[in-house]
Amino acid sequence: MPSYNPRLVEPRWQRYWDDHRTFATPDTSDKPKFYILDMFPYPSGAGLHVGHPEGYTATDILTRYRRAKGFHVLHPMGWDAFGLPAEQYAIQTGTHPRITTSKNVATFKRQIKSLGFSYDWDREVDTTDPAYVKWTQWIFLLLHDTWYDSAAGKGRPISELPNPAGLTGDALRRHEDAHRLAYMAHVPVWWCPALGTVLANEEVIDGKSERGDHPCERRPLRQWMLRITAYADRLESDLATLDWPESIKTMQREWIGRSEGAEVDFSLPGSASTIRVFTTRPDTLFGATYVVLSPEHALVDVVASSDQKSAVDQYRVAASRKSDLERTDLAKTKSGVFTGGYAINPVNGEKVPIWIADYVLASYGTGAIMAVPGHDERDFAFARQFGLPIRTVVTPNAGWLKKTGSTIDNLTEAYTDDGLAVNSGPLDGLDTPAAKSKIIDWLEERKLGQRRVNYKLRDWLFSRQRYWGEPFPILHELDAAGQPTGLVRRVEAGDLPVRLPDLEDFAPTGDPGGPLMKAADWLYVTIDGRKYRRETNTMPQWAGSCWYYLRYIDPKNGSAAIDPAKAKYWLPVDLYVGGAEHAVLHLLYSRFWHKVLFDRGIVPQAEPFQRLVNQGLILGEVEYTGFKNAGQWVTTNIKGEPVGPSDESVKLPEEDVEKVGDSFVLKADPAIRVDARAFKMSKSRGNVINPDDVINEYGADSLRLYEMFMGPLEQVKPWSTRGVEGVYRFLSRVWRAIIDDRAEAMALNPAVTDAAPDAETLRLLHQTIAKVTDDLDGLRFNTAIAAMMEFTNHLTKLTARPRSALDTFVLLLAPFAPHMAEELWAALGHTGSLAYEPWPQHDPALLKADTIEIPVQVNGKLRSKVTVPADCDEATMEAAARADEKVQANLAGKTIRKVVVARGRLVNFVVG
RNA sequence: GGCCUGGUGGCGGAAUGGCAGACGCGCUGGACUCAAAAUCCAGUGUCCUCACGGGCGUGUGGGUUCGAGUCCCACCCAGGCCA
Repeated sequence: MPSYNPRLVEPRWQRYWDDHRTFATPDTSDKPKFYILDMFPYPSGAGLHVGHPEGYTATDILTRYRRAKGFHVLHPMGWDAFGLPAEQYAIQTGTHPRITTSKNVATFKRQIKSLGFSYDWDREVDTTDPAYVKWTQWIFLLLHDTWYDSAAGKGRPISELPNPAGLTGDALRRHEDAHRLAYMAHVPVWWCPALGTVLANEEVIDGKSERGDHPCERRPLRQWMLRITAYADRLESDLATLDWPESIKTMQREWIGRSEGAEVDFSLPGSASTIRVFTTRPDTLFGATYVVLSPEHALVDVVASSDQKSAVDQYRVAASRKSDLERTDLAKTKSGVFTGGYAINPVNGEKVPIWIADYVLASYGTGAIMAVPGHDERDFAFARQFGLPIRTVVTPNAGWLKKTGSTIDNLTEAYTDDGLAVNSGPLDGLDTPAAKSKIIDWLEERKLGQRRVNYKLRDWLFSRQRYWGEPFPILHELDAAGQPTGLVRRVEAGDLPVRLPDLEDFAPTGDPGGPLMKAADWLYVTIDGRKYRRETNTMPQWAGSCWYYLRYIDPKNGSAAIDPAKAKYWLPVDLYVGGAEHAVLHLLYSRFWHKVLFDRGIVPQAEPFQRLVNQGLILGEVEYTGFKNAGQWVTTNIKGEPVGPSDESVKLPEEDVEKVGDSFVLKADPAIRVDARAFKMSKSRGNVINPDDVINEYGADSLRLYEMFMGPLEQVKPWSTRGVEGVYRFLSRVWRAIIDDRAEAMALNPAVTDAAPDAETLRLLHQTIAKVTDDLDGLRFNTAIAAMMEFTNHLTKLTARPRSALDTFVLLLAPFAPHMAEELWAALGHTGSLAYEPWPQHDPALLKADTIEIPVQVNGKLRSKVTVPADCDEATMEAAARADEKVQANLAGKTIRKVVVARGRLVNFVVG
């Protein structure tokens, strides 16, 4: 075989690895374990995207590297195969989602295999496989069987739930149901008529569905909820133990939204009820000039006076139509209505008006706030708009007063920073933390309030009204009339999985029960003479992905989700690589389930993913765009937007533009500035790169190498087909350095010799080993590849290429370009795969050169370079520098004030 | 508005506070070829200079330091997240 031909080499080795089960991972080993996990893909109909192989290549390289370093590595792959697109396709075509899904999985698997990743395919999981669904349902039942013991700070079996009132029968069952981590609730949720389903808050953006962009509305419906809020504090505090990017930790912290403050009770004159508010600034209580209830607050009807009733009711209807985002968006003007009622401020007995306003959300805190317009921006805006009093109770600093043109008695905007308390009775003169602490103690003594930690995190809306998801293993009890009693029965573990019924018609019913309502034969069950109706909601796509990393450890276990002994051996995941788009939801949900499993003794540690790395997005090729109006070119501004009207955008070939200053212009008319940028790949833009095409043309090794060479893994970077050609040329050079590309049959290049390498080659080889090893440990794939390129450039210059150096080099290259490496390894006379050959080690003694060239500066400017022995002392370096002609010329006639010598690095003369 | 990332040649990017631009792409010139492709060799930040050499250069403006792409302060721009 003469020249480099990946189309021959790659399938051959892929077959070899399959046939020899090279990457099968036994359950145990004497070696230290290492678990490297990819975020498994949703197998869409569009097939693999070049973004997928980015993370997958990085983890494959590390997997192969760790194996060579003597680790027992778990590296599996699977399919997150439930989800809306397959179901939408079913609605349109009648093709069962199972068929669509298995077809898509087959495509994804073929594509992933064609990249030569060293997954243990015996451990493949598919979230839609009944054998997997069984255990997803089992975990749901475990959540359902768990209550959170706040005192102990952990989840416990429902059988251990205290029953102080001695409840029995249905009353006890209702008591238990109210405490389970999985519970039902009537909650206002996003209902999307077009999709026929309820969506989670995070799946709705600006009132439209994230998938499909359909308008959504708020509706109260019965839903399954998961009590993730019980774990809020642990989900937050355990972040500190994780080796994750700070930015991701920050996002999770913000999502959890922990805030410390106090609950304070405002009494209602002439009523036994009190309004409980949550505030993070109890120190400003003396500045509370009104109280605001969310429109949904239960006490609105109690406090509203008869003459305000109709205005209040009207306002409530209007607010119910708005999303939380619309309600709280700062850019808009505030709205609200006076209820006619008053409340008593507990610290000073003052009577303050009660308003309702939609900027207060029922779901946050207590659904009621005390308004301190002097020190809260939203309250300030509201007070200004409705002419409510503004009182200063925290002294702003002088700088702020000057900047805003305020005085202490007349604020022009809210002062939200800390400061000394004023107009606050006993708090006067205290700084903010001290004032907070003192007033909370005061409130607690009088039972008017208490310290309270509040979270922004809400319980997790866990049900969907769709077909293609896991059925809930839950039966609703029916009474004699066939009506639900509100009590449920759990499907016995032995009867799992509850399988999806086969449906002909997948169309949404518009009924909040979902499409499963149509499965008449499936719907009703009779047990012990009692009739039940199955739960017709299904679980969201997150369910299967919450625990897949556990199933890989024990994928075939028919009697447990995971064998605890195996969990103990493999957990936690040592490295988890995936896109930052899962920074919050998937990772938070997964951590939550894991903690419940931990509390219930299923897994041995509290956190699943020890180290997390996010790969950056790959954008399309850079595009140059010019704009025309009525046939005439229009220039763009610095942001790349056309200045003035334009009716046409024109995609320009690269050769028509050039760079002038900071921007690109038309070569033909440099006065016309054009837009130059790379866009996110999308079907509509037509800039999607298909990995199959790249593999066909350049081979999988080139695709792998290019994606790693583009730049740092975490960074966003634009695709460049020319860049792929570049790494393909590099691989071809490696090939020709070792293989005789003119021979008819496979033969080594005549330059390959059994002689020992010369000193320089040996030094470069060991430098390369050291650099590649260090870069792999630091996930710096791009610079590791650059180092191998440098070594190759040296190799090709040699007329005698020592076989021993080639052997070592091929092992270094193997994790990156495994197919070529195997082929070269065989050509160099080895038998079998190199997958488990030990990783090369560098000899530090060989790294050093005899002499080094060091820069000589005068006043910090480079003036010359001198060559000195590598290990010489400072005095020798200085002497060598002084002896240099150019240095002497630069020093002539000047006084040397100081000489800085950094040993082995540089000499700097400071002259005056 | 807040937080996080980033800003270095024509492009992707490299640089423990110590020779800015490794490596790759592109481009220019040369070799090979009837020719082209492929390949190989040389050059390639910018300005001044025939040259030797020198000036200027890491988004902007300050600062620390013998020395700053790197550290500190302020600002501008882009992307992401939150509001």
